[in-house]
Amino acid sequence: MTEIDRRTEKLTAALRRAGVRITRQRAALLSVLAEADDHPDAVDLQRRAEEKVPGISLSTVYRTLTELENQGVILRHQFEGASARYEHSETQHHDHMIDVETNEVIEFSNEPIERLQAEIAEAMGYEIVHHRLELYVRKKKPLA
Amino acid sequence: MTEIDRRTEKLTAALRRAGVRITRQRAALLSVLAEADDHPDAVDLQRRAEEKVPGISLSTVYRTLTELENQGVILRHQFEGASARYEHSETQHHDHMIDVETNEVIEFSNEPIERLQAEIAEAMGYEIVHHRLELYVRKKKPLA
DNA sequence: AAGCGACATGCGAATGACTTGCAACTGACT
DNA sequence: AGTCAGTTGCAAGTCATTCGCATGTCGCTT
Repeated sequence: MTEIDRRTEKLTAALRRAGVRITRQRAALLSVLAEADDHPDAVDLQRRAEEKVPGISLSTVYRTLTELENQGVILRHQFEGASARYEHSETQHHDHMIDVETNEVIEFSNEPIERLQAEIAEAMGYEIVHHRLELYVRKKKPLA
Repeated sequence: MTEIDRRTEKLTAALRRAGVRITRQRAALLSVLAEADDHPDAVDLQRRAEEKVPGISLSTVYRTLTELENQGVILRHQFEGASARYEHSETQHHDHMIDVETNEVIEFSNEPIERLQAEIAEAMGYEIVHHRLELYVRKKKPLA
């Protein structure tokens, strides 16, 4: 509970920093984002926000998400063949595994891979701005 | 030259295998794909194909690309904030670095990373269907 | 507490990248 | 050469997301 409040605070602060007003609809969206521990898309977020406060348009959801992303407090992921999904950036950096059968998103992180990526870029005279590593997977059938 | 012809053959064979006809427009598109050593998008491909044979619609380009992708002879990449780009799958498996300033695509491959990915999936009870690793990079400024 | 100006909202229209319906063609097998 | 299912181009349709604009409202001022 208090953890979620803290996240909501952080998101709110980010919007204030961006110099925008905290309206009824934005407040609702922020708390929805703070509570989410999955990877909802814009429509999911709208639906959840409307449960708190009726009347939030998709336009507003998108506009606010864009602002939050610019402020770096949420992350937007564009997985294959699906609309963008969002998550607050409170978590540590991680990559994603997507179960191609259920669409479930599983997070993971691996330090050696991160290091190798940096080395590869470095060796070619580049620095990484950001990267994207997605494993599209399927649950292994248990051996009969 | 002969290398490109061989690739064209392979693409043509894939279409035949799919049970479709090799029309004038498809033949043009196939040779364009075989020649390309970059990562053109659908519009680039249409433009290049029209230089060989006038009159190829974008619909046909898309339809044929879809078929080729289904047959596994070309790869489709959806990089951030851009339309899909294609390449023939004659090359060895590789991942991509995208220069965020020039949009240039640089290929690379790294065996240790591949191995680590497989291990991660394995450890969580999954098998990888396919994966995507993209490094969005910027050229390092030479030290003054 | 009413006034105000700037920023926000919601709606519908616009966008961009594809995809699809359909009537007019055309490969390729007979 | 004949046939006809597979193709093509064009226009219209999708889908996710963005934008224009008239109306609404936040939050500071008097």
